Amino acid sequence: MKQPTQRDLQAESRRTQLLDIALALFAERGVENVSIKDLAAEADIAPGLIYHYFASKDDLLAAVFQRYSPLPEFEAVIEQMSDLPAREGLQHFANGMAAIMGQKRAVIRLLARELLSPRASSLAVVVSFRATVVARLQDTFQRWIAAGELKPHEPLVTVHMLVSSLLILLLLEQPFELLIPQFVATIMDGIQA
Amino acid sequence: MKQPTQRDLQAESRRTQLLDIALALFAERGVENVSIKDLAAEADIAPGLIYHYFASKDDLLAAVFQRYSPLPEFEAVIEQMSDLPAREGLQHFANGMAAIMGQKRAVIRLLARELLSPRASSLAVVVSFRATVVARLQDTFQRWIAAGELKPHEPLVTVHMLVSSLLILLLLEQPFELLIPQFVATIMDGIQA
Amino acid sequence: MKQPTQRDLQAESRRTQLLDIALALFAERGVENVSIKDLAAEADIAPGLIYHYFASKDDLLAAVFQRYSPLPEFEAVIEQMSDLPAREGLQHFANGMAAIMGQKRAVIRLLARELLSPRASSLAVVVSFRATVVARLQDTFQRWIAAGELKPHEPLVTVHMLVSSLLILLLLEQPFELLIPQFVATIMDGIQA
Amino acid sequence: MKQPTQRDLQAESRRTQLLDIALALFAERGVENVSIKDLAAEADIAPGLIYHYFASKDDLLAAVFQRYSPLPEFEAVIEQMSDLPAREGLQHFANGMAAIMGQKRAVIRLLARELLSPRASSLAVVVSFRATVVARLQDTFQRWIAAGELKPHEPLVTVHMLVSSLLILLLLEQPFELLIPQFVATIMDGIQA
DNA sequence: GATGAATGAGAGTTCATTCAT
DNA sequence: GATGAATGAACTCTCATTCAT
Repeated sequence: MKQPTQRDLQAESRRTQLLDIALALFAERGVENVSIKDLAAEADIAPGLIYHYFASKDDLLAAVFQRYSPLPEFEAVIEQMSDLPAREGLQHFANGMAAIMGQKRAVIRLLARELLSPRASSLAVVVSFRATVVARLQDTFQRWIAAGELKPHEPLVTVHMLVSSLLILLLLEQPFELLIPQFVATIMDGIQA
Repeated sequence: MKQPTQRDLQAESRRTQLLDIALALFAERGVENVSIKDLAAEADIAPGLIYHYFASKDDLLAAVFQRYSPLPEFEAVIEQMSDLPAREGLQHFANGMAAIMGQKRAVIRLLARELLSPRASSLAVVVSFRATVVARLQDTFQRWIAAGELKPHEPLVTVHMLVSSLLILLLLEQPFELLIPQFVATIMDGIQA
Repeated sequence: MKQPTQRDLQAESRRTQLLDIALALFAERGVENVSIKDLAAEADIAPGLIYHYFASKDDLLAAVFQRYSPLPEFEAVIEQMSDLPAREGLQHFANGMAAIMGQKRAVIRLLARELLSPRASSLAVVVSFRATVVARLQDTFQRWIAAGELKPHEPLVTVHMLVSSLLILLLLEQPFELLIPQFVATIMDGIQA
Repeated sequence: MKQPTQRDLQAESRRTQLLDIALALFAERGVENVSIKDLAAEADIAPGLIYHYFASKDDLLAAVFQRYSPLPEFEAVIEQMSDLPAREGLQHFANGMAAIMGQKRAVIRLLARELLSPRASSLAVVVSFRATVVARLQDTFQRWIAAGELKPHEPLVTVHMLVSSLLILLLLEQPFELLIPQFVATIMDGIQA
């Protein structure tokens, strides 16, 4: 186990810089509208150097996802919500989502765009992300149903509604903070008079 | 007022053929992953001919939307739902959506993808589509609320939840028929025990 | 020798229309910036019809030159000038040029442009035009020199200076009427104090 | 202040090579008859590489003008002529022109062709070139007139005659050395007996 | 005489990627 | 680690020309 040399440190910082830039540009303009040259120009390096750090553009994208994945945050929120009563838990979840989306707007937009793009499944990271989040949420709902706090129902439905609603707002670049409590209220109580 | 000649018919059928092919390929692979040459090859014609019928690739895309727009169907469904009581109306709407999405899966996917893409608003058709549908739905909800059938609430919330949920399912190429009644039930009654 | 039928007349008028349009557009934008489609659109006919009247775009250009050639006018002016004393003759020539250039601005610009273009000699009309004009002018000058009205000199020099000056003005779309007397005065008297 | 490396030298030489080839082909065949592929083939490189050195074909053309501009030579000649008496000055100018045109035949043809083309003023270099030369020459003539060496007259006339005559000869690919003294003699003394 | 659908080569340009230096 | 010269295929789009109708 050797010490990181000066070079290692520089390399690491360059890698990070590239990931940052890639995240920003990809999210803003869409992956296919950002060329390797654009990235290099933004980083003030030669285009070729990018291939020293990443095997390909796709690989760079995957690395962006890996590095900035909002998964840990999501998992934390889900963890916390599962100890609360249903309504509060749901509220907590929605608030947590809002907070995460606020901080990690760029990756999430990127992730969502990739998730919906036709070539989707090519990126393993993207796919596994979705699977993980959905699974964890379903668990929690199941527990609430078992505890009699919620009607017996397919939790996938609720989860899907909530997440879809937020996702679309995010993609359309519209503010979601204000709507979140209303989403939660609707899901809990319905709209029937 | 002259009869369409043989030539006119042939031209019309070629135009239609191109629109069909464009719709199919664009929806399947995404607009930017389909080249003019791909389209020409699929239609078994010379690439240049496409420009005889359409001024540009964007123009072709716009023509696809215009020809296959699901807007009339959506408007019809919304029209019908507004005469029903809330729950049935919502059910009708959801079923109508399911039916339309079943028949017009390809355009809708295409439309949705364009709607969410970073260059979005470049295509007027796409933008006006969203605006129209949302406006019509809001009207109907307002009426239900005024009639005391629904709680006073912001109908945009409900509309957004419902439409987003269906849209995401469509984009992920997942079956939505089964989930629709559950979406409706949740929205009407909530999930609280 | 048969009478021209209705059809012959129509054909002739169409041919003339096409030549007119070609002249106007070619002169204004340059031959290579005018497509067959542009011409057809301007004439309100189908592109293919042009090939019924002319074998190719080059052939059309040649026909334009033939039909609108300013050669007869130039020859007339040269004819007239040769009967006058030198100074008056030159003045007459210059004025004649000005007049012709005023009326036939478009063909002359076109002719000049072709004359100077790299593919020049491909068009026989263009080349023979220049040769003819120069030959006729030289003759006249020779006569004046022989008559002792002008110094012995190479008339090609004077002719070239005069014609080049006018030509360049024409090509640069600048007014030449005002300068013509000064060209003549300079050529006759020089500028030495 | 660093040394040019091997790579820098190679790049510079490639740039030069491309400019040379562009100059030669453009002058010979005309800009619009030379494709990027032609240039690449002549240089024995991939077409894309040209865009590594120049942003566009127009940019390449502009760079050709900048690199090979005969403006410094013209300015030098004009500078020198302005210190001489009129006749000698004019002679010097004409000889200088002949010399420059001999050495820089290709650029000048190119420049002249662009100057006369319908799209002309698109290239700033071209326009400013003409303006500069004309202005400098007018100055000099004004001084000669003021000094009583030349008749009072509009120097633009003389300048235009002289330059047009040479330009047309150049464009027609005809030898001009022999005619130059005669141009000068005519302009100074006229041709009247 | 007239149409316009169809061709197919070729235009300028972009871009992910490689590799000698 | 870093450079940027070099590649070559692919892109959208234009155009003179042909020919069945």
